[in-house]
Amino acid sequence: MKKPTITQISEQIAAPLQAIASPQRLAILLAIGRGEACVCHLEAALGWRQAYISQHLMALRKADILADRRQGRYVYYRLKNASFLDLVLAAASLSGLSTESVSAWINTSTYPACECPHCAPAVIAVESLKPA
Amino acid sequence: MKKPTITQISEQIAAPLQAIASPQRLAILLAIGRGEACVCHLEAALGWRQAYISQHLMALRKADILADRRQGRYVYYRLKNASFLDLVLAAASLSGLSTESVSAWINTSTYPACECPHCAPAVIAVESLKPA
DNA sequence: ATGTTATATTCAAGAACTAGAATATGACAT
DNA sequence: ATGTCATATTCTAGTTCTTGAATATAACAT
Repeated sequence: MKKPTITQISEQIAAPLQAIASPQRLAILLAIGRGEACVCHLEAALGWRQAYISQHLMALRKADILADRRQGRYVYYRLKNASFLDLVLAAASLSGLSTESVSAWINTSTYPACECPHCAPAVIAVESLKPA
Repeated sequence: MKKPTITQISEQIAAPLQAIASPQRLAILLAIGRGEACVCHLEAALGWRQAYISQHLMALRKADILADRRQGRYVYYRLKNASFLDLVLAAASLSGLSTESVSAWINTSTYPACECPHCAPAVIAVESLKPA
């Protein structure tokens, strides 16, 4: 392939950065973390309206940063490439934030740790163990 | 200090990313690289007008990404923190670019390798060695 | 089929960003 | 002091981004 121009190079680098460089979408990436999250989890975690979250998820999907997986009524989002989270952490460090203060907000679980009634299988399981 | 909210965290992470996430400013960062560059060097390297470059430099300075040093009429810009370049390289890799294709555009010299007559001390020195 | 829940899309007003033009400043030479 | 060169700042029209509101779709239960 031909050697790309600096314009082509910088436009290509800018594409994912522009998708990520918004407080809202960074918060979403952190809330998804290295696991998965449904929209209702993000609603609970971030306190925003569903439509608003959906719009930002769409932007991240278009930028090829998120992948989605439908399971029944729920759609689970995850990072297509875990390195995106490393990029966020590097940016955090460059903006003077300690790793701990950021890590505290990263969803690390493989399965959704969602407060909403349908996304918390663990909680439901415990509930269902109660004597009738 | 108190544990910051996810909103505070993500706003702080977004600040440098927003400054970087523009093709123009990425091109400038690559053209500065790990060395220094005067505005006239950037004019030559990027082929843009001076005022336009200056505006983007101002944005990068406000975001605390660039430092400037005046020497005579010239102002030399450099990255305040070399890790910003690593961040750019990480983003490049995530956008599917090979390290080489990006590295080809990075100015690595410690001193400006500027095509314009005043910023090329090496070239001037050789010229001045010519017999009169 | 109808209703309900989870999520997606469209629309529009306002805010913010872009990029060109004109002008200003700062340093040096005469 | 004047001129010139390097760089910075201001202004502005055009464009893009944001975000709330309304509406649409998809899956499941009845």
